[in-house]
Amino acid sequence: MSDETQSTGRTNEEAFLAAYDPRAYTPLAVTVDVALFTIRARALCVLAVRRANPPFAGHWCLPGGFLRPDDDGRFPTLAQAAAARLVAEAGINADALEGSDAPGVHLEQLGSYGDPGRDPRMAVVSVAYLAFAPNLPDPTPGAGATEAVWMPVAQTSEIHLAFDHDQILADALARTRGKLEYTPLATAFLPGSFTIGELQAVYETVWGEKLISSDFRRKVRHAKDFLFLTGRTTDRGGDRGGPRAELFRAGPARLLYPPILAAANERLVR
Amino acid sequence: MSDETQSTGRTNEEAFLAAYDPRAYTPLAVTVDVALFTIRARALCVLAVRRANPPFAGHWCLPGGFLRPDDDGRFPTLAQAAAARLVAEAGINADALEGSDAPGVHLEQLGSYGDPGRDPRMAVVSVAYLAFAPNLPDPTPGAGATEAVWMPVAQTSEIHLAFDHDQILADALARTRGKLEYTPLATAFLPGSFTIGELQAVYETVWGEKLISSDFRRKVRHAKDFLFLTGRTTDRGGDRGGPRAELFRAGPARLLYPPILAAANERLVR
DNA sequence: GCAATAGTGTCTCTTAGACAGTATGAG
DNA sequence: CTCATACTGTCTAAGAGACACTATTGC
Repeated sequence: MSDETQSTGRTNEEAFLAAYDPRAYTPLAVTVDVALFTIRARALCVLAVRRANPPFAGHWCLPGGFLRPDDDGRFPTLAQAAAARLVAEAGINADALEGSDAPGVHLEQLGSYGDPGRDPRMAVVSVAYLAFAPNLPDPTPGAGATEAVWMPVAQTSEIHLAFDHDQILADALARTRGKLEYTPLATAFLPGSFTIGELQAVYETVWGEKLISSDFRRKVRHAKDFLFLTGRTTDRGGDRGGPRAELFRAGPARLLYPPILAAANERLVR
Repeated sequence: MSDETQSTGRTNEEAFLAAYDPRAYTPLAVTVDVALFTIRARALCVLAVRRANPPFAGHWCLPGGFLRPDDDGRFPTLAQAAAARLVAEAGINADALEGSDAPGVHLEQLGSYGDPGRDPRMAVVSVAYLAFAPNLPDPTPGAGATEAVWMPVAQTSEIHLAFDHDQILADALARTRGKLEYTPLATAFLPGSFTIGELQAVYETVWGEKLISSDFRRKVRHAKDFLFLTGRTTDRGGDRGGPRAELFRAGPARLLYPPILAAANERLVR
């Protein structure tokens, strides 16, 4: 910000700010888009909405919207703008977003996309967020959307998303797959308490790879502060029998050590 | 982008775009800031510039500038805007930025910062980049800056940078420390060929931690596609004697396996 | 009873950490 | 000659992959 300062050169800060006219420069917009993943019927799904309006009317894209001030003229933070998309379209109650430790929704910034021409209207920089949530109800389209669905990611390769949202989705997927290795974020796909079998299903679904259950069990139980025993078990065995499984909850770890590595031959590129 | 579409509701895309007026909305600016690290005199340094103009005139900050169109009205990509800062203020020639494999400069996006009030002029979203370069000449202040220096990061804790650049710098440092573990980016701090001792010095400088040289050597040599032997050695031993060291160059690996882990008791939080 | 799931144990191979030891060569 | 540095080797403990085995329970 040293160079290119849009400055009149005055030395008095207050006088400078009073005289500053932001409208003198070429307009540029910022949007916030969200790739929200959940697991439904053992398939990794992403929240997709169908656009009601041009550009790309009728096309699918990730939920998002322009960053702009509320009625009082105040802008939200980027994370608040992303969270607002989740509340509006995924039926997530705002409470779950607050306590980052609660078994609610995980939300993190993915990156920004600003290639010229990515939006036909004008120069638009999009700040993309990545979110994980436990199984959620059917989504409701917000304003500007005609439809909202949980779209299996296996299916997204056949559908071209509007803008550069294919790229954002690909980056979000790569980040998600990588983060399961060395962070406890897999638990963000599960409710507050869960079994090791359910946790394994998350890893298998996201990685698209079968894991050996005894080894998986040993790894997650050895990872420091990853899983805490609740002392309770499930009420009944699985659909086709089996013992009742112990219930765990996520521990305070923010980084897994040792990590839960995917098979070396499919090493994930981040 | 489904919701909040700044749309007139027309169904014809061309008519919509022709009628679209971007100036009808509250102005918002985007800046691109860069945290460029290098190693000088065995100290990790970051490029800092002193602001010539308000706001924060006279304060240190990271190099950066507004994202805006060139004379032809075309916006650069975000990465191009970041690269332009490096060319202008760090004396990096543009060639080194092109070939990402060349022993030039590493440039990656760090994240975006958009808290309201972070810039007193108006709403500003900053897209921050992280860059590493081998030892560089003394920097030259670009337009809008009165001074440009390589500032040892140990010293930055005493200096408050303008805007929220303290936060950006802290995030950049954390990312850098973490990435040395599982990517070959340490080589970006070194010229095209280097010794294992020099590579170890990079790790020790960035992590602020002494490493056992025999173990370090084994780890980096076992990491697949990390280091290739050039077949040459240094011209002479160290300042105080010793054999001539083998020279290596960076291999094609983009992810290190196995990773070069820092001591477990200082496990790095990403 | 069958079959699927939960959970334990064990064997082998590889790697990490710690550090001893040898060779080189600038001052 | 001295001593920091380059490089090799060795010992031990721990973890990973593979898989055998027991226990539980819904249908």
